[in-house]
Amino acid sequence: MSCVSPTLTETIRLRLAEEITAGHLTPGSEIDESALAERFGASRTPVREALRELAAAGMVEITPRRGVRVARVTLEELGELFELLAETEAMCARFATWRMTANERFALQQLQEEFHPRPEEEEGALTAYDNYNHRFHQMLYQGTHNRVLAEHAAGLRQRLAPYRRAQFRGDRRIERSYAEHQAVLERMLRGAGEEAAQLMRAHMLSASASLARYIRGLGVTER
Amino acid sequence: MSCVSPTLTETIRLRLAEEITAGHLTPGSEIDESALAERFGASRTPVREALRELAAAGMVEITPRRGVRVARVTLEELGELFELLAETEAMCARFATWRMTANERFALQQLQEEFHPRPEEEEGALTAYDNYNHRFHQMLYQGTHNRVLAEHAAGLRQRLAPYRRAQFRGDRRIERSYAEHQAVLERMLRGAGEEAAQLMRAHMLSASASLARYIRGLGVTER
DNA sequence: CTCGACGATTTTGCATACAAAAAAGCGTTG
DNA sequence: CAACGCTTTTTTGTATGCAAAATCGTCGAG
Repeated sequence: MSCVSPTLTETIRLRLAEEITAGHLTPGSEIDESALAERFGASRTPVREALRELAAAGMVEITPRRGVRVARVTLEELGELFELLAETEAMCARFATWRMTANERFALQQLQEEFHPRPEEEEGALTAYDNYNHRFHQMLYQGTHNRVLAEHAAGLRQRLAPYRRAQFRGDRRIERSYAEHQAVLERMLRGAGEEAAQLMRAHMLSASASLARYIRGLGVTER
Repeated sequence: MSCVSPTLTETIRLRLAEEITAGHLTPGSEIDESALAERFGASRTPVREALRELAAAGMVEITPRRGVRVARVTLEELGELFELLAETEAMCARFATWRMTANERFALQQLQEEFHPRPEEEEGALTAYDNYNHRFHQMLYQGTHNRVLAEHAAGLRQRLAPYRRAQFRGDRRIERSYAEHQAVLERMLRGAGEEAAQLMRAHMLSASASLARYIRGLGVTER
């Protein structure tokens, strides 16, 4: 992957993706090519190329001759995305149950056991959970031994990244989420793929519900 | 969608995508930016942007400083893609069973009844089937009433497009495929979503198997 | 004859330049 | 004061130019 010289386009793309997923560039905000170019000390050309790629991944929206903005998913889309992600993750859980090697199984179990969720009030608890959560799902993706699937799942997950911190606000979601992971993992270790899938779907949908509650609480309008 | 002036980048992207899916640009063949630019009477800039977008969609592969080539999926990837597509289509069938409107149901049924598969030896039989097949699946995608899912499914399907003609070679695959559609449709009309999904998965996997046989028959090497 | 080094050529990556379309002012008019 | 038309400014889309990297070809050594 990382050859000797990563191209400028590539670095810019990664940086932008990072800033979007981290929430530094908020959904809906407009992006000025020249401003970005200046910020990166580059010309508009690589910036434009990077933006095109991000657009194809659904992270930004380009309307011809009118500019680029960070993708803002409507509430409807958000629900659809979650539905698809839930099904996809369930699929991953099912395949992973059947196909993970002993090593992979062990590593996943270890990750789960070594992590201890802290109460959300605590400083950095959310970031720590975010980290663990990411690794948990990523290991599942790897465990499917289907790279195309793994990439797709990761892509979907990334698309929801700007909203994920909101998924763990209130409701003791962190602890609950961890417990749900535990439940999925148990089924997987037991070889119960269908059950694991079912639980994973429920896990994602409960995250979705939590996010929905949070958004409604903010009084966000439909568009 | 089609504003007054489609940008050059957009037109080039569409043309290239078409040529790739139609098989005019064969997988693995190298693409020369300047040559393309000349062919389209444009400069390299829009060509490059179009290629970046196609790369993000998985239709071409870009290796930095080494050029662009039409994506060639390895046998392994092909299998993985089919597996993912099979699961995704099954998902679509399940959702569509629950969510299609009466109109959508009717239209799908009509499409199925009006089409009559012709023996593959006949001139144009394959193209005709291709057409019908595309519409059948597309209507299913719409029937899920989940645009994100529909787009994803269509994207996956398109990625396999360069290989699809081979899926219907020999074995009376056209007739069998039609019959499999019939079986799926029956379950859907009966409201049996799970069964429909199961049959759809089987349908996709039998297409995959057929393609695999065809490829092995050609003696294609692993890479 | 094979292999490797070195220069010539091609091709990509990026910067700059220019043209056309939107957007923003701005004065005029109803 | 709102609305319209015109000009000015900004911003995007495309073309061109240049430099670095990669590829190709040639030649010489082993």
